[in-house]
Amino acid sequence: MPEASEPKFRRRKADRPGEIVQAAMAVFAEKGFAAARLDDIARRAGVSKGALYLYFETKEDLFRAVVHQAIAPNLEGVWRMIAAHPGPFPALLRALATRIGVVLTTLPVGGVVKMVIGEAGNFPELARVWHDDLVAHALGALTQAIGAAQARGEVKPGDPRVYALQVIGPILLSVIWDEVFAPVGGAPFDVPAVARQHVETMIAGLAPQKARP
Amino acid sequence: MPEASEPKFRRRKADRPGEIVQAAMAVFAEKGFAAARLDDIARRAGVSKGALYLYFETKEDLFRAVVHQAIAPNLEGVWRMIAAHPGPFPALLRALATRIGVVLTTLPVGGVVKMVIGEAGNFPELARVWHDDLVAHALGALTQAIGAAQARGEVKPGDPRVYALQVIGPILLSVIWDEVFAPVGGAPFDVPAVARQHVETMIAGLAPQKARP
Amino acid sequence: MPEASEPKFRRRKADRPGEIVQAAMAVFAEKGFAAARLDDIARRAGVSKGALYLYFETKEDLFRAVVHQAIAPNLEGVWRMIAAHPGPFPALLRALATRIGVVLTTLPVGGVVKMVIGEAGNFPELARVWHDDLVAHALGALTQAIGAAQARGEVKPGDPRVYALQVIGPILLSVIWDEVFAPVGGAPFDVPAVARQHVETMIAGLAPQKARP
Amino acid sequence: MPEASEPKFRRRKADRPGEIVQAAMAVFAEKGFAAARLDDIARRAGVSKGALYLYFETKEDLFRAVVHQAIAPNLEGVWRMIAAHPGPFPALLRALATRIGVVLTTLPVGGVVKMVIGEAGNFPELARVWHDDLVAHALGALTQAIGAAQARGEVKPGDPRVYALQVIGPILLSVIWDEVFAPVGGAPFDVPAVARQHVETMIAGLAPQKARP
DNA sequence: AATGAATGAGAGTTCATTCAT
DNA sequence: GATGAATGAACTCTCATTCAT
Repeated sequence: MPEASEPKFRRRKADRPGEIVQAAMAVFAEKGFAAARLDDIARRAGVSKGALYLYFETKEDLFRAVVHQAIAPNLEGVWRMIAAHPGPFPALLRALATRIGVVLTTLPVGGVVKMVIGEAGNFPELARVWHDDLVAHALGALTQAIGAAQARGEVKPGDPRVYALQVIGPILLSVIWDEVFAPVGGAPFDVPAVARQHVETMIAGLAPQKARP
Repeated sequence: MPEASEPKFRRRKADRPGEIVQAAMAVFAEKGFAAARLDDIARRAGVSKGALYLYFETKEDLFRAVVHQAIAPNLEGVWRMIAAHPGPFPALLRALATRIGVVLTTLPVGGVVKMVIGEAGNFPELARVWHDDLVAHALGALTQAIGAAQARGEVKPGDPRVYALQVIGPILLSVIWDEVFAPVGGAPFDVPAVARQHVETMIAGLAPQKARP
Repeated sequence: MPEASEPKFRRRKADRPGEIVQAAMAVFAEKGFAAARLDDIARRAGVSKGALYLYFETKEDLFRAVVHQAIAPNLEGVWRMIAAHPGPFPALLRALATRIGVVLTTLPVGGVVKMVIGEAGNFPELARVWHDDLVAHALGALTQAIGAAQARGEVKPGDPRVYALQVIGPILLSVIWDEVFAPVGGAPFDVPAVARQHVETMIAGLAPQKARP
Repeated sequence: MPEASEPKFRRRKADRPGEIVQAAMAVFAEKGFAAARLDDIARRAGVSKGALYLYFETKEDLFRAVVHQAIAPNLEGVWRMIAAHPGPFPALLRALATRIGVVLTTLPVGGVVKMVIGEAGNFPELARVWHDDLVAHALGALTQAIGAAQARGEVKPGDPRVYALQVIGPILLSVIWDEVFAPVGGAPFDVPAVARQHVETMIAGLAPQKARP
């Protein structure tokens, strides 16, 4: 599409790599790494298969780019919020529940989780990226927040890292459930509702023991 | 194995199909369905590739056999225990935590979970088997137990199916974590410890509100 | 089945090889050489696959045996009849038409023809057997009979070998048609009726020209 | 082809699918459907095995293309000529004999016939294509022409469809003979000569009975 | 003599990657 | 830069043949 009237120094296509990464995320999320076909990604990005190799050396390289460019930024917001949250512990958890609802509309979280879990074994390199760049940070931030709340006496004793896992687990599981079983007839979960109910349960469960006369 | 000259054919009276299913479970758990190569399964089972087809029609058929013969029996025990448990709710949860520790030593649960999640989208047929034959039953049993406890006033109001998910989520997530991130340097979780702490948290969190003067 | 009471010097099974050859003919006729599976032949013969190798070295060897033992004897009768026929030419052709009807009930002629034609290119060795041992003889006998009839003034001039081919062609083609196209909805031919009509046509067509004033 | 260094990829502007179909026809004609290896077809077409799948979905699809693109057009001419022929019946048959001679130089008829006959049983789908798209038409056209000739009193009574078969049978058989037995030492037939002699025989044999005083 | 479980070479098919254009 | 036709290695599955029993 040679647009004659355009000045020469302007790019014809603003962000080819970015478009490819978006398309790739969608396909990886849907099929997983191994089953994703570069043909599909190229078609969805509106480029030729060969064009992919102008920007990415291999399929794995493209996958890495998806993780770094399309997923990481969206998730970083979450744990930065956690780290920055000033207020009392229950408020943090409730804010977290809300925030997660937002992320769910931005990202195909289910697909992403599926692809992380499903392909971790076959591509340890990728699992490392996930862990080091994203997940460890997120869990660490929440762990620290819980530790701080314990120090303030807002949360009862116990391993804070495990508590962090307890907070996240059911929400993540409901996302996975919807992704895996809803398409084959499983009754789906309303993820935000799960998040809300779970957060309240955790707030109650983590409250320090009242002195019981 | 003091044999003179490595016989080309070894015929063991032992349960060939069973051995193949075990080998297949291991490889599927490690690689996922798509990435698992029949060659690997055969080698691990100590037979030739062709021999697999004496017992299983296709790769998918073999996968089904793994689910039905190697996995289902181990899990059925869990939800049968749940359904049969007579006692008060906290005791049930604590028993569940214990039981799960047992299953974890019997089955490569992490790998199994990985393969369910990772391949569900590409093989809906298999996801259906998982849901209908195993997971729905387990979740249903726990949901019912929680509902009953609510009726007895032992558990506070709320969606019992979501509560069931909340009980399971963190435990499952810790298993997944160990599977996915431990091999690449992530600090592992002690799954039974997670189960114990989480169960206590849930017992506290689900307890009916005390009358507050 | 060790029949204890039988005298030792009697064979338990009278004619294993013969039974195998019969089964093989049926399967080869149905599927052709390449598509015929030894498994099917063994099953139909009521023996194990391994047993085939006690009597025949290879699949090709078994095929050869089918040609020699099951097919050749049945066809020899035909051309021996031709050679021996004393009477006038029309009577010979009419007798031939009748005889062919008999062979059709004895042998899966369609299947046999199919397998000769279909596999000749891939197994020249077998084509040679067919030609040398069977077909050349049959065509030769008919050619000679026609030549003799020409000498007696009963048949008009022309290449007698071609005349022989003309006699056989339509009958064979009707057999082939029924084999190939009847199963997929083609209107079948009544082979004996074809033979009768064709023989009459040939008798008329081969009659010497009447003196035309 | 004086090329410097054998380029790995050759891109010819020429009609790749057409070349592949031609190569496939040759190999199918020589080996039959089942025994034809895609490797051979690819090699003969000068492409890689994978390239076949750029144009044809499966081996069977490729076979269909051979029938429709390479064979059908050549044969359609024949029966269209039959249907269009205006003149008296003997002239039609003589024209037919001539036309067949032409087709024989265009198409590997023998190989084609071999592959139809040999594989019909195993691939009914293909037999159906043959029957519906080609053979039934041809036989039908000839049948109709003969029926019309009977109505005009040029051909004696009798089943016209069988007469049509009688016309074709020997010619086809001579082709088959040359294909099957000539390579192993059988004396070949001169197909056009067979056609000429047979046509004359049929003209005489089908002539209405003269009033015999 | 007879079995049938087991083998292993080779088939059709798929797809990440390459390269002439 | 961009294309997409072409490659070739790897996969699942088949089956004639073998051999411990």
